[in-house]
Amino acid sequence: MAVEACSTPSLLEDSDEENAPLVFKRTSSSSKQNLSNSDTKKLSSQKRDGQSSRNSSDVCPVNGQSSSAQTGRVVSSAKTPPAKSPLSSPKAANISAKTSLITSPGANSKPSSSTSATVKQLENHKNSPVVKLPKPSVPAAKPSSTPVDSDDDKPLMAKLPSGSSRAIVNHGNKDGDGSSLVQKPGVEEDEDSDDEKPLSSRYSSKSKLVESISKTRNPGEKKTLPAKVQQNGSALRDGPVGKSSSLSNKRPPGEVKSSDESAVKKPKLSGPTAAINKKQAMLKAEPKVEDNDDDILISQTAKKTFASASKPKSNDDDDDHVPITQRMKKSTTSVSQSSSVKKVAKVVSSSLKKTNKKSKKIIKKSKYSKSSKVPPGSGEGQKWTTLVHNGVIFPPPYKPHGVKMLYKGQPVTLTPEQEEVATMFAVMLDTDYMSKPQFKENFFSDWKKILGKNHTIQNLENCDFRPIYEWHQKEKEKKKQMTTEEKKSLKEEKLKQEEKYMWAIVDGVKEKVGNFRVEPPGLFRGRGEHPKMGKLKKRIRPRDITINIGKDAPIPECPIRGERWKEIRHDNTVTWLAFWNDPINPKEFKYVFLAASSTLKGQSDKEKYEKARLLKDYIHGIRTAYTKDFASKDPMKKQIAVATYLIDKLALRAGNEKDDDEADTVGCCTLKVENVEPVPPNILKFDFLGKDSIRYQNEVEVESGVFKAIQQFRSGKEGSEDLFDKLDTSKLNAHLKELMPGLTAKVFRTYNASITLDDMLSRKTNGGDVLEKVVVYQQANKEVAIICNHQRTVSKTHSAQMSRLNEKIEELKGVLEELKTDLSRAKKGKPPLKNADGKPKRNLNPEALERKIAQTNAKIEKMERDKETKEDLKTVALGTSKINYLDPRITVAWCKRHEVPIEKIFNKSLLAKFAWSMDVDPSFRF
DNA sequence: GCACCGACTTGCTTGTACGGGC
DNA sequence: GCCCGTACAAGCAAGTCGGTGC
Repeated sequence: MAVEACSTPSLLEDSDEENAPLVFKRTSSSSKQNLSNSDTKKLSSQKRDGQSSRNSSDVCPVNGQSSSAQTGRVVSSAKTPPAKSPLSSPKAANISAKTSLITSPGANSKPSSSTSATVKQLENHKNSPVVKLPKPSVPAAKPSSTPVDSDDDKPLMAKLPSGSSRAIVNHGNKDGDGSSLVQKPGVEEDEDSDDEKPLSSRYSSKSKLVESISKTRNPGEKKTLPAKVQQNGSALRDGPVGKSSSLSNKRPPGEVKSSDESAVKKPKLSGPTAAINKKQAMLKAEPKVEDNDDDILISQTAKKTFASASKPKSNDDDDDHVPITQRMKKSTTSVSQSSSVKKVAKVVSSSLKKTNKKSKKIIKKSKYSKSSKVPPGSGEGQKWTTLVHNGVIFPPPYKPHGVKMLYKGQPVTLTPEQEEVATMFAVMLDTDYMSKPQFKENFFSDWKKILGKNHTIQNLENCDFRPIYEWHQKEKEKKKQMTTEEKKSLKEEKLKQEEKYMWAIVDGVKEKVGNFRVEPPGLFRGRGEHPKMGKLKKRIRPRDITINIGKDAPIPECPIRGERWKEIRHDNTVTWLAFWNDPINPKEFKYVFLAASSTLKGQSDKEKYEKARLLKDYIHGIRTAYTKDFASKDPMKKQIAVATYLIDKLALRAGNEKDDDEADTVGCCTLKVENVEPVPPNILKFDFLGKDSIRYQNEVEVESGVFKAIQQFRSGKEGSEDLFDKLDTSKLNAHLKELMPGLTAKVFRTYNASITLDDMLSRKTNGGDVLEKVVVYQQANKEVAIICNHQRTVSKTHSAQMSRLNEKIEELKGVLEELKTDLSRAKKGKPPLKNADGKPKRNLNPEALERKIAQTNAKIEKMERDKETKEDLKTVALGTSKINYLDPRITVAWCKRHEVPIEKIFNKSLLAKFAWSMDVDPSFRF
């Protein structure tokens, strides 16, 4: 049923609900109501308008809700907990989704632009290069949930056989000393053979990390790990702040404006329709039928369009692409697997039941619940119908401490404003930024503006900030020394203050807000050699902030007396609740969004993974197409082909152009000649700074066509010139969209990460207890992290930890020697020698001593393994891929199949973020 | 076709809570 | 109870990419 009304303006008093964000999620049943992503796509064209008409009549009108609607009660829905029984739900979801579609009011009432655009897109699609591909990428109606390992379903990187050339030899090395070892190529393969190899094997054989991990079971082999390197020689520039935003021409603060009137946000004529067109196009181009919970109805048009371009591929064909051994394995395991699936689902669901129970309990208490309205974002670019929130919370005003810094050895009195900025600098005395001249220069330049022209302080060199630094250290220590009770009460107090800002009510559903705290003033900590590092991030005030809220929702009270918001908007085509201009780069914005666990974010996440999954059906054709174009006479085509190859194979980012006032980093399209060195016969050495100035260092054997092309792209150019001079991200993405609707460069990263996880989990999970299975998962996770070059800095205590481990191992080895001596004496009937203190030891019999020796040996082995793992992982960040690239349904389904409690893999935050994936069928494969 | 804007996702670092070992 | 290590969450910087206007 529809939500009768939206929540009260003074929302969110239920303190007992605060710590249980999960219960507010749209869960199994509501996600069914929301439709699985593919359902959503499938239904999009029919649904959208029907939904909007429903919105306008039955529920709260779009942008026109009555006040009563917003102040009324939120009706409980049949929302079920996230971790609902997995076996029954998916089908039910489809049924309910389809049913709701059928019953929802009708046909597209606004066909003209969107339909024609769709048709156009499909026509384009028809004419796209894919059509001409000799090889099909689209299996005829292959059920994706079937665990059949078609090779095209695997990441290209993983396709290289052990010892073949496609190795990632080395990743970023933060220490800069990572010696690159080239994996010796095996026999060079043609592109087809490449396509037909198990993808993940490429990495597993190459990745040192994975090698080393597997070595934990084969001690003795050597491995190293990638590390980050701090480098970069970008010009130090403090470029002019960008053009003032058009926002500067906005109406005065506090003025209320509807989205239509917004001066900044132009009426999004193209937005909504484009969104629909995109979805419709995707829908129509959907080349396959799936039989899992994410069933997709195939548009016959699209099938024809795409299939005509592709050689029909039967299921047998798929199997032909699978090594015989794997096929045999498949057939022998399928029976046991299917029987185990039921059992597993039961077990896992019981592990999930805990969460369910809790959720249900809270749901019962909650007055907020899921509505049965159409999902947000399913309207014409519309993301929500009603939105209520309390705005943002500001950091407390600065409290002067009065500690005097020294200038030329003399104490200096500063005004509170001057002192505040001095303190920002002083507290950073023990950071690496102090060794960066750019940081200090920028800081001083901004501080000087506050000090004034004629201030005593004229240069930074004569400043001594240590008194303030020491004061700060003492404050930190005091805080540390507080009793648990004191800490607890402070925390509670803070929570009390922040409580009302923590939640928003979106379409009647209580959702967590992500970053409701306004960023405090400070010094900009740009990464790498950022030209603006050290600049002052001024304090943000209400007059800087634009609030976005439902038309009939009460406008949040400005928390600072006497001030008012810059602007109030009612734009339901966006998801942000507030924004302000970035003080460092005023043409950019800082947004306040809902939390990752919110329905809106979850839905968008799901769409992302569905798009990546769709790529699986196109990847063969795309690879065939770009391989063909390595030799194209059209330079642009050739560059696109090579760039796509690198993005696909090395999971490189697209690489947008950057301004001079940003750190000098690159991605694929912005690679410079000096970043790629060809080493005959066909090795490419990559060395560049990528996102966040993380170094990407790698040596890869590439196909000869790529190698020759790169040589050609480099010829006659300086090191600092663009490798791909005919290319930028928009051209590349425009081309990719011709190959698959909605395809962009970043989809390859998601695809390759997820397919690698799926493939590795399926290949490497061979029984064992839960702990062993978790290790398999972590290995797969690590492999993906390496593919994506996710790094972290070595912890400050790493070497101390390693030394400690070494000491313990040595100690245990000493114990072992003693035990051996005792054993030998015991066997001769002699008593043990005295211990180190000269005291006599217990006289044990030989059997007991042998047991002790075995135990000690096991301890030593475990510590050695821990040591190796710690060393291996010191620069690898595992979290990023889990949060952003790995389709959670792979994980959830694997957990269900293998009786692994999901909590072993996902922490509380991830469980909340991925609530939408919890009812996936155990047979789900990416 | 390009520069710019706007909205979002991705990704590393940091601070802190928590739990185990001594 | 303290110390240490780990895991987690928060914070915010830095990407991607679609859209718009000229």
